[in-house]
Amino acid sequence: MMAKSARKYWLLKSEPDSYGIDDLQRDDKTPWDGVRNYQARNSIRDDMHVGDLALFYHSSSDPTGVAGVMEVVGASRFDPTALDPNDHHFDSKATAENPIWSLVDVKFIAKFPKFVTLADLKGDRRFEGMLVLARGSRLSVQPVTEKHFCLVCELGGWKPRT
DNA sequence: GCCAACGTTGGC
DNA sequence: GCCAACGTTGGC
Repeated sequence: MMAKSARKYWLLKSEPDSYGIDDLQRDDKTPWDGVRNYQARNSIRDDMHVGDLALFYHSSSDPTGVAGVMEVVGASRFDPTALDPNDHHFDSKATAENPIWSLVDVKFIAKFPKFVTLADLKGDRRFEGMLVLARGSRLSVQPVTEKHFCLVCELGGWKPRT
């Protein structure tokens, strides 16, 4: 009998000008495509599993911060946008045999009643050590501890079902 | 393997 | 729009 793997927690960045929490709420489910960084790709491909929860982080917006929560609902698979020459995320090095990049499908869970800004996180010592606060951190797919995940939800005025 | 040049990210 | 930080590329 395989031990059931523990749920993991993540933070996924997107620019709301291109795709934000409202878009996900409208679509209910979306492929999280376009990730073109190897470290982020490895997290998606190797460490994300159905049932994991992720904070939806709005980057390059005013203000930046966490807008809500989504759930991983599909196993990781190759990102087809890498093979599409008309797609903004086309990668000429990707082939059908080796598409290089991966994605997971995510589902809308909640939009926070209160948007949690980056400043909120910076101003709260309980978030010390969180990757998104590290200087120069650009990683668009980050692991988050359960403690930090729950605290962000709390600040957002939303309670995950247990 | 080093490292300069270049491109991108993302907060401000 | 600026620019610091970071990742990738390519010459050597």
